[in-house]
Amino acid sequence: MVAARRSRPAHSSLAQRLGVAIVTGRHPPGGLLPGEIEFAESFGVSRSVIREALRTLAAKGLVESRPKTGTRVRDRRDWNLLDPELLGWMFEGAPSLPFVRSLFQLRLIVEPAAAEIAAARRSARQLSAMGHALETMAEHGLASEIGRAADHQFHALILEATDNELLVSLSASIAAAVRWTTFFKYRHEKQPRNPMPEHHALFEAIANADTPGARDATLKLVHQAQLDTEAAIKLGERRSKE
Amino acid sequence: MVAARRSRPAHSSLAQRLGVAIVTGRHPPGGLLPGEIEFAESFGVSRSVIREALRTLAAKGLVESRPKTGTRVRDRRDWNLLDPELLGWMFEGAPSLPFVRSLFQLRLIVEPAAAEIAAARRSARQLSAMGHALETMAEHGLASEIGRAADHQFHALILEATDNELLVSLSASIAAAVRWTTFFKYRHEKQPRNPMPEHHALFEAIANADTPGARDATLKLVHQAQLDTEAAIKLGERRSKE
DNA sequence: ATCAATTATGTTGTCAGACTATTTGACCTG
DNA sequence: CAGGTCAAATAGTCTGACAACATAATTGAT
Repeated sequence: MVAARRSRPAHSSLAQRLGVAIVTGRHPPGGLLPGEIEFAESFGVSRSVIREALRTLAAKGLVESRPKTGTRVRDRRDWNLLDPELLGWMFEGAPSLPFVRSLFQLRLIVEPAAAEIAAARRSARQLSAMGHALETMAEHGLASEIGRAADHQFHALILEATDNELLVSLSASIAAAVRWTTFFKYRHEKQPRNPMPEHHALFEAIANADTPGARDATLKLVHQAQLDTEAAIKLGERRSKE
Repeated sequence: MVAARRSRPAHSSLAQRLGVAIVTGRHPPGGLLPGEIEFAESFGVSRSVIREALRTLAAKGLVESRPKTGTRVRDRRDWNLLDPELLGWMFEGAPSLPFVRSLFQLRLIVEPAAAEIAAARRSARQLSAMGHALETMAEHGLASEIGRAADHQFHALILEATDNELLVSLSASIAAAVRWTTFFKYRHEKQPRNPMPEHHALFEAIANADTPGARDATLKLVHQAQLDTEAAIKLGERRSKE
């Protein structure tokens, strides 16, 4: 028996397995999945479980089912790439460098603009919460779970201060991916650069309602994260070739 | 009567009904949904149908099911607002002005930046396709279905030219909402301003690889769309009060 | 009396099998 | 050759039962 995951419903873990299998390239787009009965038997589950898993995938744009035809993997451009779960599945495999570049390009577009808005609109309470998160982050460092949580908290607070729920939602999607890149960075490389100076600069700019400063600080911050992450990825690829 | 779609599966239309009911505020966040058996009977369907519909909603972050507790509507910040279907459901009701503002703020952040990238990277083939779409758009106008399709095509081509699949996915999500705002504009107002001059300016900038020009043209274009849309919304609200 | 362990209880989760509806493709028929 | 008809395959739906789980109530020990 395979160490039974901490009691996640079968349809949920199956959805994840199938989702990962699809985004990593097995079951290529346009391809047909096995029929439900056969598929269910191959996983040792009932048809209902398979069907509910497929509903989950269909909701994310990964597959499409029709009578007589079967269930087909949809074209990649129909996928809901900004779905947090889906984004997480992408990083279960080894994400391609182009994809990581796309991700950071999006961050470089969205986050500086968001910081600019946040600098103009943040409330006093939000500001103090940011300060607190920053202290926690400085104290524990990004190598610890607590430090990373504080980092996310800090960035989440900035997005929240924009008072734009679509920006918040977008950031939540990206956060899942960023979490992975951070983990990846610290896994393949000894201590990277200290990120605190940039964070403090960003915080200062937001505190002073300095919108160009906030944009600039975020730009630098994300750009540095990109450099570190890409270096780590290339290092990882080189190692895995041996 | 809206000409009953050609027999969508019951679980699919139910998911839409429930999704709309949730995003429009019935079934408030934190609230508990009826039990599956009771719920199924109230809709005259079997439990499997309800369950599959709920899996669809759960995949979009709208609800969360646990044994004994029941199925609960998740907090609004957990919703996957960038999901195209979900965005469509938001516009089934009357979207609030703040939400529309959030949408345009996001557009004002993403689309100018995307146009800038597209101006630098577009291929000759993509450029000619844009030109063709623009001609079709000019010929038919935004009041016709063909014209609107050409408009979307034009903007989709720009996003595609960025060669960033996350940007493309984001645009696909936004497009559903934009489609509604366009429809709304032309429903409540006689012919608004002619949007072609801005479109041509944008096209010219992309053709000349003029990145600042492309950014600027897009900025103006989206901004004008925002003004027109908000005017139409306010007009609609005033009318509905009578 | 307080807290921990234990036992109820209600809800989602899973299973099995049968039947229906829809779509596609082949096969007739004109 | 065109058109309609028929057959087959698959997802879609239904039913009813039982299992697993999380919460609440209850009991027991200290």
